[in-house]
Amino acid sequence: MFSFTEENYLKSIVQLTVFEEGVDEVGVNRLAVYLDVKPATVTDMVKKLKAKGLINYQRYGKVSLTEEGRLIGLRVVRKHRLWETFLHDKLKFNWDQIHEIAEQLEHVNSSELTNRLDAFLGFPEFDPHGDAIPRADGSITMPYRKLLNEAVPDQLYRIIAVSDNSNEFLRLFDEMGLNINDEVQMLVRNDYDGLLHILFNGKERTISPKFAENIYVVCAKCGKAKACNCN
Amino acid sequence: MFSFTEENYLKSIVQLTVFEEGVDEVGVNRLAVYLDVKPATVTDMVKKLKAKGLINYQRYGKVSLTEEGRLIGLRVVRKHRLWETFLHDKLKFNWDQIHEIAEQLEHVNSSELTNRLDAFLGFPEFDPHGDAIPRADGSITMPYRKLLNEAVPDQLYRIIAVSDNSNEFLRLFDEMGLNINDEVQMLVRNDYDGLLHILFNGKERTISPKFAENIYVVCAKCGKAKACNCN
DNA sequence: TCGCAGCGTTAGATTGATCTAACAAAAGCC
DNA sequence: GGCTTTTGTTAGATCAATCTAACGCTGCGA
Repeated sequence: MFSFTEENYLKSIVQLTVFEEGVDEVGVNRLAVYLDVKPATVTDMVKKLKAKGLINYQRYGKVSLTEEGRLIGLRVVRKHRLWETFLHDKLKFNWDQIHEIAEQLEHVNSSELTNRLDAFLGFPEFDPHGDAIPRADGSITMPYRKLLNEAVPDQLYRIIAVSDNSNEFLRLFDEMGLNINDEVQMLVRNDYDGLLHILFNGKERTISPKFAENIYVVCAKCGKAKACNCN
Repeated sequence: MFSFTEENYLKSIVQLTVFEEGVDEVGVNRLAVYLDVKPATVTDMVKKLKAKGLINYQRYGKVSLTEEGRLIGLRVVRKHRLWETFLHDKLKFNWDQIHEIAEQLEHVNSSELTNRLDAFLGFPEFDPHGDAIPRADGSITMPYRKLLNEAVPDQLYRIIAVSDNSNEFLRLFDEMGLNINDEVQMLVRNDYDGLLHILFNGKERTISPKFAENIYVVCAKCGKAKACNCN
């Protein structure tokens, strides 16, 4: 149906719009960096995808998904996250090993397979990194969340996801003793260098803003990310 | 490491030598038919694989595997058969649906994944079609077997494998009520057109030689394929 | 033993995905 | 508003895998 490469472009656009940035269009350079290819390559590919009716685009403009492109991209993300869940839950891989393998598995083409895998895993809603798994019809439950970096002092949060899937980040996360669903409290933010002092599992730790901005949290009491009236 | 395509060539050579024909070399045309490409394409690829030290070959000669090529090809077959087992045993696919999906899964590159999958499945020795699954070190248990087509009258056989993975064959096999491990007896072979009359599960059926030559059997009593002294 | 059918090769073209280098447009800044 | 930086495009090349068409070997059978 669609090539390995085309699928990767659509998946990346989904990731950069629907998921990461909360906007609905993305520039050619941003895409090139994300896909680790040169901008010239993206320009070519983007013309091809437009010709196929999968994206909206015009010379020197930004790229956004058409309805069809969005569905295909979401389907790849769905497969990726289901396979990650399989690798983690069934094959007992550490969560810092699963991303690269899922990059390959996500391109296996068989909706029957995807749906049976989904059932085999018990229709999970979130993958091991806490990210929402799109459903077969392309719908997603986007949890209302904020970055730990944006936490306000004294409020109690619950970690629900991480946004960096690199081995380095995930290993550091593990080594600190953190886990998805842990409760964490931000004590003080250092205005000079942005370091955060946090409290979790009775331990007090100092973390960098770079680390904190890859951790998603919700209010531990009401589950909402917005400043709430819980405390 | 090796491209999708290179892996497919090596896998096919393994299949046509180690498994199907019991010889150790294969011609360019035979390979071209098997891979569904033109002979000219095979000639090119074969030069490339020779340059990489994966096969033995010279102009106008036949192709055979080097030790390294054999290992890589067997690794692909191993992955294919493990995935088929997964699809059948865990995801409950019918055995006529699994081949095409496994064709895609077999190219996922991660020995860690392959070995964990192997363990998850309980280290199976045979896939759902009854074919031996090569082990991680490249060793294989080749069962001593013969084709149902070559069965002698009155002896009792046990079906251990099939050699045609096409949907048409497998569906017919199912519809007749046959199963791997069923016991079957050849009653009469019609000398004129080769039709076979067989008996299994108390049913008597007439089958074509084309059908019978895709079914592997062993002696039901001693497990050996050779004419034995059991009866 | 010789000719021809079948097997295998070569040359040249195509397609998809990528690159580099040079250029063009848009955005940002004073 | 004009200069500079950032962003994006174009042209032309490369590489892998494939094709077609034409040609070169080889071995079997008469």
